Amino acid sequence: MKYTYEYPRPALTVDVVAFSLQNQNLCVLLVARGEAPFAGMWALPGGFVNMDEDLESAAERELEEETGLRGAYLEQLYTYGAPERDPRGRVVSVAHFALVPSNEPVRTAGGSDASAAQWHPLNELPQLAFDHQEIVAYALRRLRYKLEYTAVGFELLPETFTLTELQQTYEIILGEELDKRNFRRRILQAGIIEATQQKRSGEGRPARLYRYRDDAVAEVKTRRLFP
Amino acid sequence: MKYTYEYPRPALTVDVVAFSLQNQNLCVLLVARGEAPFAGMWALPGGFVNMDEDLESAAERELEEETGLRGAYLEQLYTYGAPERDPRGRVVSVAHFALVPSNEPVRTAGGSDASAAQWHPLNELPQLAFDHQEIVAYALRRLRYKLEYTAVGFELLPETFTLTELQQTYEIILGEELDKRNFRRRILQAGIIEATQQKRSGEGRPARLYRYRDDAVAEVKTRRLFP
DNA sequence: CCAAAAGTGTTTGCTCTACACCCATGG
DNA sequence: CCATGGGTGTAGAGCAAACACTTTTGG
Repeated sequence: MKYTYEYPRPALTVDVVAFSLQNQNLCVLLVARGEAPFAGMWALPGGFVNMDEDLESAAERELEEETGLRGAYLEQLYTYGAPERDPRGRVVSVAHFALVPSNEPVRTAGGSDASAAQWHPLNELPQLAFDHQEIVAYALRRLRYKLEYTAVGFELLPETFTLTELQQTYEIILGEELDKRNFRRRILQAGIIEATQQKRSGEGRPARLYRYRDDAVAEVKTRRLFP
Repeated sequence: MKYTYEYPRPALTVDVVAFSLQNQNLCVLLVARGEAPFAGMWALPGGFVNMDEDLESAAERELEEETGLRGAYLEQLYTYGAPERDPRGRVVSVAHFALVPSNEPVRTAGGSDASAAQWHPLNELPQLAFDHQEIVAYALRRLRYKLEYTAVGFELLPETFTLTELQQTYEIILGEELDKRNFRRRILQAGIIEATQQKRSGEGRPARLYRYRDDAVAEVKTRRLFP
């Protein structure tokens, strides 16, 4: 490894794929691009990494600057570095994915950096700038995958929730229906949520509210089937 | 997103955690550092990304330059970007992990870039430069994890191998013994290897040689247990 | 013929799945 | 009292785990 100064450097950015449930739809947060290239198209929130900040902090900061969101669940996804992915020159982007509770308010009037942020249902996404389509597709695969063996689904719900709401969350993301009794039995057996004393009244019988136990182990040990 | 030129840029490197089995030990390939910082310590092979090359190509190239290895299985792992991880300044590194068949010869007399490459058993690793200890630990977790639900283990063996060799590979990496009959039944049922007509003679009864079927689906669909 | 490693089935227990009815509340 | 969603148990099938002896070769 030689000294760093001798080499030209790619620009380094972070992008964030933020998921949330809005009106029973799985949505991604997009911002409208104000400038070329891809002016007027939608893109993932993101921007340059500062010299003194962590990658995850950069992703957090960009998400907040462009959408007002704070404290969302955030995780590094993959780093995209194809030489031609940005027409302005070499830009390498560390993509993250974020999960936002559905009751979280998003500032859809833009902040300093972008014109406007908006939730877009996954099944009617517009064309996206750069390679962002590919990044979203990968983030979705990872979300589905993660949902099957970790407790990450709770990050999309408010602090307390009913079992039916939780089941609907899983159903929407996985795109298939689940059996109510099996769902409840297994999620309770896993010991990652606990009942509160409260109930929520609506139409019909009131439902008990549950809360995520943050002392729970997030990774559910998956049975090995290969060998 | 503004124009790229306005911002100072971190340096961008790739590092490679290359695993191989050597004398029944799971090993990592390390190079001895010639210069400060961390002169004389061991480090992961790696180096700067060129402006016109893919991240994965950069990892491949660095691995070849420093060790002579070509065509190994290679996959992006995680991007490390803590501001203080390199004392020379801000360096962000895209870590990869690689799997090298045990019969592959490594040029342990150094090439252009590094002084010497050597396999080091995982259970007696020396102190490593930078945050490379952490990177190796994460790569190992990922390798074990991947082994349980994908066919990636074959990448550590020569083109043909016996079932006993394959089982030993799994046992070494997972760090536990497996039942011979169950192992064979399952790996054959999975349909990812096929018998050849050859046998290998040694002490005792000759063993049939198998080969990886590259038309096989690499991901074994894991049964969901959550929910 | 002996040592060394290869190869081969069955039984038992557990976990997943499918499935239908009663309960509590609000209007 | 009726409509609405909440909550609960069981039987059958399929999969995983445990386990010991026979076969083939080389010396």
